Amino acid sequence: MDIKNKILCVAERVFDQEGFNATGMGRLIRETGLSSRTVYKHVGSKNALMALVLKERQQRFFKSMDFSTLETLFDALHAWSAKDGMRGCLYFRVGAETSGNIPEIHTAVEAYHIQLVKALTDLIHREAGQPDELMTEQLLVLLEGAVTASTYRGATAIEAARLSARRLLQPEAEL
Amino acid sequence: MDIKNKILCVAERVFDQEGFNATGMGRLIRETGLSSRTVYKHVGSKNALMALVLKERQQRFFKSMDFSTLETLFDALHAWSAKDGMRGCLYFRVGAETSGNIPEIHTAVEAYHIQLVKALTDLIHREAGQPDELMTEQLLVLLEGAVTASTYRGATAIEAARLSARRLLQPEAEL
DNA sequence: ACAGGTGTAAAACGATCGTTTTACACTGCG
DNA sequence: CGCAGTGTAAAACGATCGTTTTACACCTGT
Repeated sequence: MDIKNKILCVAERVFDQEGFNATGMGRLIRETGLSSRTVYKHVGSKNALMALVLKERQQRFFKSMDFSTLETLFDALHAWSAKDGMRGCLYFRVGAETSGNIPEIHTAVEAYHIQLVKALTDLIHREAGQPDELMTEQLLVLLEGAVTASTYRGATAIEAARLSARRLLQPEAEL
Repeated sequence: MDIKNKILCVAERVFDQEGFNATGMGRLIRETGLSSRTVYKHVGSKNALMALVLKERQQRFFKSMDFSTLETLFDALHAWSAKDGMRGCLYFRVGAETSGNIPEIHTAVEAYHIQLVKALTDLIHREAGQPDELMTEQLLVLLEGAVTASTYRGATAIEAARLSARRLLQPEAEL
């Protein structure tokens, strides 16, 4: 079980840093220090490995994010980005690189999106006192924007998103 | 000159639909109907072709976007997304796929970002009556978020971003 | 008519891809 | 002891990658 985890760990790091298609299995084999035979015995194939990485990361991500309130959410996002580096959403990236052609990967990306939308829906429900689809969508846009923009604007983008998100909960002042 | 444009046109479409690394030169050669020799004579190399696509697209993008006001901007973004399809920002994607390792591509991505930030800075200056870095950053986040989120939420994400952007210009109502 | 440029068709280049195979060593368990 | 399982090391698989080359056909202008 430790071997599989080592493969997943190295693969996630290299996939994230270099891109999925740009990363050959040879690189992962070299960097894990394992033989190709062992790697393939444990993860099956590159596509399966990619899907495994996405699934494992999803669990870790949602364990790390604190969806209690808007503030805790942006705190957690800030911390995650600082530790993980800011290279944009891995799920969007793998989706773009594979364009939905690999079923196991497409499924993993979809699962992540579903859980994300659900977490935000619940958060908004809690903070606004009632469900609000528009507000949820706006928060989703702010999160995706913060993650994407932070790749070239830095953590500033996350704080800008946080400020915008605060406004979401304030009632509209009509003229 | 027409040949080069045909190559650029096909390349942009396939790169966008399938991803950069997932697209081989063979596919582009087949789909342009040209010989490999002609293709390489006109564009030099795959990396050079990618950079050319990005540069040409940048001109077309900023010609198509109307940065006059927030509303015209989101109208234009909506129209662009409807016509082009919603697969996320090509500049972010190429940056992630190449991780900044190819100078000509990294330069093209940077140039796009610079022009984008400048356009938004000017727009905010105009609409708010004075420069506002925070507001610019917030609008940038909304745009990036709209483009990214629309890949799996559809045009709804763009309209949600539009509504958030409107609020940016409204003065804060303090308690 | 001939030279130069521009195109095609197709083979070939070495490199690298994902994956499988062969051969061998070590371990723990019956 | 012996056998099954799990690991390494390294070669080999066919496919495909980006790119170059060879050979040939077609214009165009002096």
